[in-house]
Amino acid sequence: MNKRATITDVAKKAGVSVATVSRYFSNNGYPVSKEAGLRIDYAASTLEYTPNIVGRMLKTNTSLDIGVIIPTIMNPFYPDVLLGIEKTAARRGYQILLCNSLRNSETETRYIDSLYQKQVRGIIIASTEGSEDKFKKMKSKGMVVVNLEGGGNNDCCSGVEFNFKEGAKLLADHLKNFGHDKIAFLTSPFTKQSRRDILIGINNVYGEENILVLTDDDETESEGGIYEYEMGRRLAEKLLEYNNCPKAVIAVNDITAAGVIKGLNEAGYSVPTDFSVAGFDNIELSAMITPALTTVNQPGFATGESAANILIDQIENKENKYSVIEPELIIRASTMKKEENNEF
Amino acid sequence: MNKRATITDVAKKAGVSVATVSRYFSNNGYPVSKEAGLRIDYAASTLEYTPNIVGRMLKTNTSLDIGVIIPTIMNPFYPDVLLGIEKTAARRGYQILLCNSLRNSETETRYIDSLYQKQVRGIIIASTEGSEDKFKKMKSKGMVVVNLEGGGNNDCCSGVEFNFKEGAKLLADHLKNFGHDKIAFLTSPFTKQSRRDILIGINNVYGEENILVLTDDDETESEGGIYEYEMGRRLAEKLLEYNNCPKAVIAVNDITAAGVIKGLNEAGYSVPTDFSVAGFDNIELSAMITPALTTVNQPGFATGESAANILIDQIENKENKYSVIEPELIIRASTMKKEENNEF
DNA sequence: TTATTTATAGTAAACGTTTACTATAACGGA
DNA sequence: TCCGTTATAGTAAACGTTTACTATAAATAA
Repeated sequence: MNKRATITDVAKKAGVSVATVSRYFSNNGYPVSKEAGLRIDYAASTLEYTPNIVGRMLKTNTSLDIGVIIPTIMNPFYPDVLLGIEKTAARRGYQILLCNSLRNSETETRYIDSLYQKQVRGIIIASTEGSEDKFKKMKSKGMVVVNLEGGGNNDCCSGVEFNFKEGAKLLADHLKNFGHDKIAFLTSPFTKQSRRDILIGINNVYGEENILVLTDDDETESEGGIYEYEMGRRLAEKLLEYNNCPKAVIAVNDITAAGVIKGLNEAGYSVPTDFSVAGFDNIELSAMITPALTTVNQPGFATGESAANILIDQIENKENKYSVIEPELIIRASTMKKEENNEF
Repeated sequence: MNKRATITDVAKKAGVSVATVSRYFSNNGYPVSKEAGLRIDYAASTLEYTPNIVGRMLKTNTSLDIGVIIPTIMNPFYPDVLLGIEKTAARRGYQILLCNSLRNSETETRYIDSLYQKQVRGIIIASTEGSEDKFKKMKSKGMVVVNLEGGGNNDCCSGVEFNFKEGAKLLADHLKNFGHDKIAFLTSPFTKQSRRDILIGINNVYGEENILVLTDDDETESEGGIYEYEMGRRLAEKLLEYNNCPKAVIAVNDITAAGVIKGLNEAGYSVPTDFSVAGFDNIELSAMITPALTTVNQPGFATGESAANILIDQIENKENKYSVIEPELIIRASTMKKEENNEF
């Protein structure tokens, strides 16, 4: 393993100056003669030369990496987002540095600092709540930040936001049209705006008096995975403790909904015959369980694309933008018309 | 947003030389007096100085990034792996550049080249088959590569490999002990060593004459997600076309197994009463479907940890290693003793 | 014709670090 | 006492690029 060839080596071999070689490879419009180009090409390929991006970065004060900070890639919503980000980043010449904050504020800060030191120009972040100060600080240091969980309401950064209220409204309307006059909302605690928004959306259709809200007590909030599934089971048990409980339930997300169905089944009830249950997110799981889940599609890929485009636009010419992603109702098999004779 | 402070600014403000500041921040053992340290600290914090990693990289020819190339993060096995990699990378001071190759060889090559230009010292890769040449080339250029899909059998790189044969054997033994004397293996085409290994493992227990192997014709091989689920459904239909078909089935992975169960259900059969079906991987989904899947645990997180440690060890002192991850049988509800009276 | 632009190329100074040298003072051991 | 060590610090030359200048010839415009 011999040393890498540098621009100087190529210049020597091709019999031109380093400036010419540099111009040739960073095709920035400065003209290089056909003749010189050929010689450089030949020299470069025999030397296996390829530009050292670090040298370029130092000189030009640019970076082709963008940071992506998410709570955890285990949350099945994020792989989609990440793929969306990566696809558009790649198209525009960027690559992503992935950071899982695990919703731990210190970890998040450590990652932000590290990215800053690495001269990253922009970050896409799905942050813990109340990080506006951090965002402001980053901005004051010249970084551009795109907030994956909104940001339109504060002036600290651009963002892409999913319209949870409208999504919840779609679901609520659907259930109401099916004859369900009361509804239950089963959720983890209201520590995130998205959850509050879903409740608002349901409220808009049902009115507070017709909603039974059940939250999980377990304070160890853990994101994604089996935890939320178990929470769904627990919440289903809780629901059944109410006599004459609502026969329609909206769960805060698909995994929780899967748990709810499981809990209901275990208690001897069947979905959708006895209970209609709907989820939120439309992760792949939702089509794989029985019955397949009625849910709201939250398009992760599009979210990622949008975020990456906003970010890179700003890195490249400082135009600010904000985008909101609209929901779509996905009707599958877990919801059905309320039959009076199914009352128990 | 004013310009970032550099080491020179700090040196001036603290009244010391840049060398001293450099020594202070890259605590490499070179002594700096208490007195100077204090002055530097003060200067640095008022100037909000933080070392520019790019400058350091250029001078020291190091990188604190490692590349991770996987087929797609949508495959639910990889989030685990990624988290394992990231955790140990972070602990050892590294960060990861994520690349989804989508099992496209050109994309893969493009990513490798890009990482090389960014002076990344090592790559963890779950590659398309037959990339040994690529690996060798990378190695000859001084990169270290850890193959997530083995690599012990070829001399091109270190790797971490999952013991698929043993996993399949565990599953086969389990089913055999339950009285199933014939078995079906439902899989995507044998284009990956892991699939061939699973078959070998089953063979070791059942012998070829007692195995019915069904592969999917659909040539559009797509990884993870709903595709494999649908494949499972198709394969279940196919299985039912055989009269007196095996009542025990091993699917190539959990998602496929979920599809198989669905297909069987749709045809009016029940799992595990009529058919025992087992999966492979132990992704979270496997505990969330009904019946919960009997499967083989393939510990993604540990795989990631191991890969990252091997990689960084090699980056830092060139010691070569190879590690194999052992399977564990997870018995849940989708398999049961074969009851003769359940014959149909 | 002359003046102006365009195409092309080289020189050398950055960009923000690290580190090999060199230097000095203080200290400990003989 | 002298000498070898150790602690501490500064100077300046890299690391691999890009680019502002400067320069020249050729092409075009007037």
